[in-house]
Amino acid sequence: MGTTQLESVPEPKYWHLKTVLTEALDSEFSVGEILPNERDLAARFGVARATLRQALEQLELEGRLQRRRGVGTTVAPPRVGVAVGAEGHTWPGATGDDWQPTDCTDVVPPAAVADLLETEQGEQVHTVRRSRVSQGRPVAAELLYIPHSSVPDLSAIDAPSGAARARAVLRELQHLELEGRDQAVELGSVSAEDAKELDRLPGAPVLVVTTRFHSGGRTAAVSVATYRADTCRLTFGGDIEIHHGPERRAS
Amino acid sequence: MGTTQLESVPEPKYWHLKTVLTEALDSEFSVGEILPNERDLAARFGVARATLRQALEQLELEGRLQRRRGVGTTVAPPRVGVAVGAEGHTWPGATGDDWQPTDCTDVVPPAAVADLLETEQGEQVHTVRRSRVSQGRPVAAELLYIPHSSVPDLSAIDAPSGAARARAVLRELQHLELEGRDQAVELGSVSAEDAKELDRLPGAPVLVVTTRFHSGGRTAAVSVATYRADTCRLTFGGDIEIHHGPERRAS
DNA sequence: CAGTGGTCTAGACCACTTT
DNA sequence: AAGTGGTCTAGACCACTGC
Repeated sequence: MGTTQLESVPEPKYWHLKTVLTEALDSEFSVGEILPNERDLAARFGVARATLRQALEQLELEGRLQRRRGVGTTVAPPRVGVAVGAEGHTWPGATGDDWQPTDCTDVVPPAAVADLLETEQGEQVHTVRRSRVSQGRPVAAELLYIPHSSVPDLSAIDAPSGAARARAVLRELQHLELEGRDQAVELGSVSAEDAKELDRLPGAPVLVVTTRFHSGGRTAAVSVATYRADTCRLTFGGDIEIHHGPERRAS
Repeated sequence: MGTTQLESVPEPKYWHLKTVLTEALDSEFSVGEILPNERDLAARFGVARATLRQALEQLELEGRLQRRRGVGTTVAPPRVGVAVGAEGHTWPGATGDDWQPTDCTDVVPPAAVADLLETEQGEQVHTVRRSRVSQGRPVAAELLYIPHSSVPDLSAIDAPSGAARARAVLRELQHLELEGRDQAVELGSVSAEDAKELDRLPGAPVLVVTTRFHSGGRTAAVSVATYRADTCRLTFGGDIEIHHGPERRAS
């Protein structure tokens, strides 16, 4: 029994590394600054590169770092607050929202969406693609599902697809009376498609916001919006300003 | 130019693996079923274990798998919807919420929280720890910050700490008039403390919900709640039921 | 072209749960 | 004790960005 148990539960190296790096970021680095490359950092801390990367990955997940292939690792700015639940009760495409429609096609929705829309299996619906830009950066990509029955007066002379048709569909939507809205937020990983639009590699973590729009006692539209989890903080019902890091507090 | 460019952008092995596994989960496995162990799976797909793990990690992130050390990898049930913004305008601790207070102490809050509370630097506030259980599983851990000025009539005869004092502080809170609430959601990784409570390893992804409670023109309390990102879908303003996987749709 | 982060390998050992 | 997932290593090559 002579042995002294200094650490009954030794913490993993990458966890300790993360702590050290966090403190260094708080005290010795400023936003936008470039860190030493991974091979140098690993050597400096005496660990394998894979171990260092495990720590960097977590810090990127927490929005503290930004890594870009071929460029390097930089200190990320504080997350942007993005209003998600506070725009009042308006349809997507109402004047003043900061979404930009890019395309419109007809597809058979995935089963999960068809359930929400209560459409028949195999029934086609309109899909409108939109992208959202905040402070000059792309923050979200959205896919809107709108049953044909929600926009019955869509003019035949409108373009069959593309941004022009997207605007036409959204314009028709405004004629309905919006009765309410449900929202849900969950974690996901970005699809190959959305990855390009969001300037991230496929698989990067995103916050998926599913919104159901109610009108006339049924679901008139469903929106699936994916927000960059590294750079965004979703705000509901107001604007909360949060900073992390002790140095940022006004004296 | 006789060469045929079949794949100008070859997709990573782990990404392809993830696709294959997703399809297998949808068609050949049912909830709770145990997958073969990682070494066997890696051998079966002809990849290194680390590569297989990269695919499993993503699937766990998306809530499709659950991995437990010493046990194995199982197919996860669909995420549970957890109401976050729909309980109406009530204080934490109001009768009927499914949070359970566990402890109460006085601390100097972190700078980010002190900013929200508009307390002086170094000023102590009450902290109430609570945990939330949904369908028999721990889903969230919360730390409530309540300035002394928000509960001025806290009786001196109440316990100085512990669950009893937590209940006393929350009871006093109900006397204030709640004027509004702000919320924000962002991605984080679970602290060592919360990890135990949520039955996850430190660093696991969580959804951090920061709520600010307004009363008398100021911020009367701040809640920082961390929800398990793998098992939770946060709902705002209603109940959306979402399923993934084609086989789950009712015929 | 050099330098960066991203992917992948084949091993080793550790912490944990179950038998 | 056996079997699982978690951590770690030392190396290799690839994809991308800039000069």
